[in-house]
This record gives sequence, C-alpha cells and structure tokens, in this order.
Amino acid sequence: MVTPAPDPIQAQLIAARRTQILDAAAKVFAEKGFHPTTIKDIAKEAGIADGTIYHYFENKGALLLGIFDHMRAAVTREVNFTTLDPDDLRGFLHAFISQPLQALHADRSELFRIILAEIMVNRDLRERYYQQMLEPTLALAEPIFARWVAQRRIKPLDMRLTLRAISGIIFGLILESIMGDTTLEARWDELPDFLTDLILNGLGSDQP
Amino acid sequence: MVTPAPDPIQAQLIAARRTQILDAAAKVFAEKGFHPTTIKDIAKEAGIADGTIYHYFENKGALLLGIFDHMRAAVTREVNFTTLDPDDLRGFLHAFISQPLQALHADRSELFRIILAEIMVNRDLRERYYQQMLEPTLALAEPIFARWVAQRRIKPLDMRLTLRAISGIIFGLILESIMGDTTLEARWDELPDFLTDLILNGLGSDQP
Amino acid sequence: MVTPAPDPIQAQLIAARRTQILDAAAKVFAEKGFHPTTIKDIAKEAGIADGTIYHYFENKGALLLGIFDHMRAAVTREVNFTTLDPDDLRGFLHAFISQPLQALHADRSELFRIILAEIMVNRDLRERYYQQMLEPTLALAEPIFARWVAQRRIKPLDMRLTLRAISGIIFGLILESIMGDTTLEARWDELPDFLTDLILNGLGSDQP
Amino acid sequence: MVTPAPDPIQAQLIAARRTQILDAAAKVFAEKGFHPTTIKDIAKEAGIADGTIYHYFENKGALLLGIFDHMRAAVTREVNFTTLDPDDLRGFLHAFISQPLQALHADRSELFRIILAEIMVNRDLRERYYQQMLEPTLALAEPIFARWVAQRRIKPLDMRLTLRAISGIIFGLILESIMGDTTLEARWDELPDFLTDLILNGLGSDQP
DNA sequence: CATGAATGAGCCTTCATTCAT
DNA sequence: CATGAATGAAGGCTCATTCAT
Repeated sequence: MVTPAPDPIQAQLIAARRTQILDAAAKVFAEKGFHPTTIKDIAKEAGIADGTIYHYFENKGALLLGIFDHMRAAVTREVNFTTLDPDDLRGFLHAFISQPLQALHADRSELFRIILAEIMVNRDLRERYYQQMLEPTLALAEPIFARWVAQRRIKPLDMRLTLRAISGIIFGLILESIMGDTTLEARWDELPDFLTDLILNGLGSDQP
Repeated sequence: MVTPAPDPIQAQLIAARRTQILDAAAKVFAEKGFHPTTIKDIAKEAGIADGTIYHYFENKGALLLGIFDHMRAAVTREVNFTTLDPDDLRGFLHAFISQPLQALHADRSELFRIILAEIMVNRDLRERYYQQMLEPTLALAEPIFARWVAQRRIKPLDMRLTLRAISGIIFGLILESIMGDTTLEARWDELPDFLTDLILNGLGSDQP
Repeated sequence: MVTPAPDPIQAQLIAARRTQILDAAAKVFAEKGFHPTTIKDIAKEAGIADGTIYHYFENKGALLLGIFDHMRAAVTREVNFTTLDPDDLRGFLHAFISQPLQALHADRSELFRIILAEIMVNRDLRERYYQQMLEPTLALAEPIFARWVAQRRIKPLDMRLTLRAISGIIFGLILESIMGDTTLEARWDELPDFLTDLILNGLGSDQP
Repeated sequence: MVTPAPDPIQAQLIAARRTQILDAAAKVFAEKGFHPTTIKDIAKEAGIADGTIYHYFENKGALLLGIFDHMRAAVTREVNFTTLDPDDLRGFLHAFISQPLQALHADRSELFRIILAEIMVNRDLRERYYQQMLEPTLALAEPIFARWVAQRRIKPLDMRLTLRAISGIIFGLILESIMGDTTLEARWDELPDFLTDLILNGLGSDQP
C-alpha cells in the first residue's frame, strides 16, 4: 500500500497508477459484477501483475471504495446546485432533477448498478453513500426550499418529506431504468421537463 | 431435485419441506446476506442436512428465486388494486401508494434489501422482477389512470411517464429508507397521505 | 471441523480419519519440515482431497498440535516412572535417563526435530510443551529425589536445580544427536549407564 | 551482491553496511522470528530500501547465515578457553560451563531461540553449527580433559561421552530456559557453581 | 428420501526477488 | 550504488455440490 509521497512527481505517478487500476476495475466490475470479478481479471485488464494492485489498494474491497469515491467526485462535480439561481424556482427544480438523472445514466449506469448492489449489502458503503451523497444533497436543498415557502412560492409542506419524495422520484426512476424499463430508457431526456411540471403542478385536474 | 409427484400427499410434504428450507434461507440471508451465507448455514437453521437442500432446490441461486417467488406471492396478495373502487380517485391513489410502502417495509425490509442487491447483479432475477412485479403493476394501473384522464379528473399527461414517476417515488423512498434515513423511518406512516396530496396537487403555490 | 459425535461408530471413524491425516502430516513434516510442507502434500500423502483435511482440523497449525499431542501421548505411555521402584536409586535414575533417551530417538527423531523447531518459534506450542511435558516430569521426580535426600542416599543439593540439570543433560544430548554428532549416534545405547554413573559419582577422582 | 573490492575504503564501507543490515535483521528476527519477518521489515528497520539488501546479501537465508556468523564470532570472542589455566581443574570447568551459559543468555537468548529453530530445520545451518561451534569446542576441551585423566585428577571415563554430557547439560539448560522455566531464569547465576560441583562430585552421598 | 463426508476448483493475498531508473 | 515499483509463483482456505450409505 503506497503512502502518499511528499515528492510531487511520485505522487503524480501514484495517482496515475491508482486511476489506471481503478478504471480497469470499474470496467470489469461493470461487466461481471463485483464478486465474480477476480483480482486477476482486473490486473489483466490493467495490463499489470496481480501483486501490483496490492501496492496501491489494501484489498479488493478498497477497489470498490476507490471507485465509489471517484464516482462520487465526478457526480459532485457535475451536480452542482451552488451555481444555480435560487430565485429561479422552476429552473432550480429542473436542474435539481436533471443533473442526477444525467449523471447516473448512460455509460455510468452499469457501474452504478454494481455499486448499488454492494451498497445494499455492505454497511460501510451504505453509510458512506448516505452520509456523503444523499444527506448532503438534502441538507443543501432544504434552506432553498424553505425560502420558497417563506416567499409563498410553494406550498408550506413539510420540507423534509418533500425533499425526500423528490429525490426519491429521481432515485426510483434510475432504478426502474436499471431494471430494464425500455420506456424510460427511450424517453430519459423528457423526464426533467415532465417531472418539473408534475412536481410543481401535480397530477390533479385544475377543474374541481 | 424433486419432480412434482402425482401423489397429492407427497406433493404436500414436498411443499412443506420447500417452505421450511426457504424460510430458513430467508432468515439467514436477511441476517448475513446472500453470498456470505453458506448452504451449511441454511441447513443448520432448517435443522436438516446440507445434501437435503439439493433434493428440493437445484442450487443456491434457486433458493433466492424461491424466496423471491414467495415474497412476490405475499406482496401480490397484500397489494391488490382489483378490490379498489376506481372511481374513488383519491382513495385509489392512496392505496396505490400505501400498499407497497407497507408491504416492503418493516420485517420484510432486510430481506428485500438482500434480494434487491441480487436483482441489481443477477440478470435473471432482474428480468423476473421487472416482468413479474413492476410491469404488471404499471399495466394494471394504466387503464385506470387513462379513464381518469378521459373523465378530466386528472391532467392529460403522458400516462406511461406518470405511472413510472409515481411508482418511482415509492421505489425511491423504500431505497432511501433502506439507506438508513431516519426521518423516513420515523415518519413512514405519514407518507401515504403526504404523497397523495403532493402527487395530486403538486408543490407549487396556488397563487401564481 | 468435525465435532465429536455422540455416535460411537461415527466417533471411531472420525478418530481413524484424524489419525490417518496426522500420520500423513507427520511423515511429510519429518521429511520436509513444517513450513515447506503444503496442505496438498499432506492430502496427497493421505490419499484424500485438500478440503477433507479441513473437516478434521481447523488449519495447518492444528495439524502440528495434533501431532504434538499424539507424540506426547506416545511418549507419556513409554516414559512411565510410576511403575518404578523408588527405593532402587540407581535403577530409578537409570530409567529416568534411559526412557526419554529411547523415546525421542530413532524413527521419532526427525519428527521431534521439526516439532522442536516450531516449539522454538511458536509460543503456544512452547507453553504447551513446557506445561505438559517438562514441568510434569520435573514435578513427578521431585518428591522422589527429596525422599532420597531425607534418606541421606544423595547429597542435600537443591532439588530443583538438580532435576533441571539432569533433565537438561538428556535434553542436551538429544539435541547434540540431532545436530548430527556421530559419536552419540553410534554410542547412544551406552548413554544410560554412562550417565547414571556420571551423575551419581561425578567426574572427580576419589583421591583428592 | 557485492564482490569484495580491493579498495580498502570500499571494503570498510561494505562491511559497515553489511553490519547495519545484519543488526537490523537480528533485531527484527528476534522480535518476530525468521519466517514472519519480511525483507521490507528489515529494510525499514535499517532505514534503507528493500533492494539494497540484495546488494549485500544473496537472499534472505544469507542474512540468517550472516547473523549466525556474527553471533559465532561474538560468542567465540567471549568464550575463550585458551586463556584459562588448564591446571586449575575447578576453575577451568567453572569457566567452561559459565561462559556459554552467559553468552547465550540475556539479550541474546531471543535471537538464539530463532536461530536454533532454523538450525533444527535447515541442514546447512545445522552442519555449520556443528562444525563451527560444537565440534571445535569439544575438540578443544578433549586434550585438556585427557591430561586431567592422565594426572588422575578426574576419573578415567570415556572422554568423548563425558564432554558431550557436560556440553549437553549446558545446551539443555539453555533450552529449558528458553522454554520458559522460571526457576532457571531466576537462578541462572547460581548455575555455574552448582553445576561445577555436581559434575565433579556427583549426586550420590559420600556415605555408601 | 436423508445424510454429511468428501471433493477440488478457485480466489485472495503475501512476499522474496528483480531491474530500470 | 541505491531505490522501490513491479513481478508472479505459490499456498492456505472456503464452500457449492455430489454421492455412497
């Protein structure tokens, strides 16, 4: 296991090698799943020897954590609400829905599926996911929604349940897509607009 | 592997033994997860020998399928929209939300978590889940929602996306609860009412 | 790992299999040493599969412990001072010297060499050896020697050091023989008489 | 592997580096044992890189040989019968017993334990030990003892067995001490006097 | 049908050793 | 000469599955 070297060039090399290994692991995991994948598979994919992996990662589980962190960093980079205008209610909501929907779709979805499976099963990973992704997102959005309530721009609903419902939709749709729903697959790009309307206006007819 | 005997008493015994094994497996899986559980664990829990399990199930994977089918049957029994009055828009929606929320919660949630993990990873199981649970539910609700549209009681939105969004909420909230969200855990019973309102009326303020 | 069955026939079979494995292990250990020997080597020698060994022994180390216990039982059977006449000073001393010298020589010496090496290195085994072999022997002999002192048949020396010295001779000679000393090898059978005289009368000339 | 340089300064440096490595190895071996110690452990202890060790030693086994030689040199330095007065029978015997007892005790005993374990298992080391330590000592003492016999100061016993018995006592007591005998541990310093008397005068009472 | 001992393929991991820089 | 990243062989151990009793 390589400890971060003070030497910046060394650090660069180490980071590069770690990324190389993680990329290989991510690829093979996405194809075969976590458990069916052997260290040899990953090493072969990365073009290195089995043992080399253990210079950079404690064990197989650490690879998954590494991938998780990489993905989290990437998603966090892509999903960034701080640049949004909180006064633009519709725009904010649209972005709030659209960004995760895009981030966890497409080429990332296979890997996310595998990670999600392990999240379901691995307590560490589960807590990590909750504390580092779900909870921060909810915490970030809460004051913004609260302001809208104060401004009477949205109904004075319970914010915590509301936020969980909205993020739940996103989550649930990603899951349904993972399950193989072809309708969602085909019309993924319509979802942000559609959901924004649905959430804002509801399903019910205006006429009583 | 037991081939279905014509003898009804035999069949009874076989079914009982299968259930005994499946219950044991479900218990141990829920505690330890699928992969960490060994056949010996299950046999011990069921009070039988390892080999006996193979008289009733092809292999370890078949146990999970069996559990899945059992759970599906139970959920299907509990979640039954056919007895609902389709003219009671609010009541139907409430039940549509409430029933799965109850069915997959509580003492079943640990096992569901484990099965979900395998669903994510096992194509067979995934397709089975989609074809036998998700898709039928959507198919069942679609004409009912369509009728409401025709009656102008709900907005003429795209039904397929609408249904996926609504079931997505349910799915997503179960997931967030599995992730360990204590808010949802504590206020699980408020969800049906809350969600029914939210879905019907939306988040937006009435005042433009 | 097989737990002792209440069924006496089962117990017989289990004991037989354990012995079979232990004998195979002893043979290969004696030839190649403990560490260089693989589980596969032992399994092959025993004519069984690798995994079978783990039905009967926790791990490789348990094999060594098992061999150690077997050898201890055998040596204890052979080295038995309780049948000796404690009034026969010379006879007792002769037997006290002779028995271990015979027991740990010949076909047993190769295995003893290997076990001794692990004793040197493995704290558990070391304590086991001390508590189960060395100490009991010393404790057994002490009252007998004390009686001789009381009877003024031997000098009133410190009994504990005396006993350790005598057993030390035995131990040391076995070691020197293990080291490959050909003189000892060739004249092993002279040792009991020779040592009995030496210990009783000492080296010094009678004439001052 | 460094070939001896003709340059004396080079040779000095090489010797120093070898000693540095050997000291580090000795320390770690004494703490963890030979097999459990990795080259990395030793390199870390010595404050150098893994690879550097291989410039000075063929392989891991050579480190043990090197330590063995170092220890042998040190012991040989400390245990030196040539300066003793061979006419002082008691004094010589006392020193003959005392010196090894001191040399292989105290801070050296842990390392000796480890080396002894490898001696038991490694034929090369075993022969080296016998030929370079045990046999020379015996050979050295033999003429001296023979002279005493000629002078009728000791009994005309078989010298070869006598010497082996005496060195066996020393050897055996060191072993018993290694085994964890607390009596010996506590009274180690009494041994030389005690043993000298015992060996010279024997255990038997003077009165017939 | 029930049993559970036996099987053996296969995986993670370690670590002595090498060698390009 | 020093470095330490890379290598890859090897081994202990697990466990799903089989099958003789």
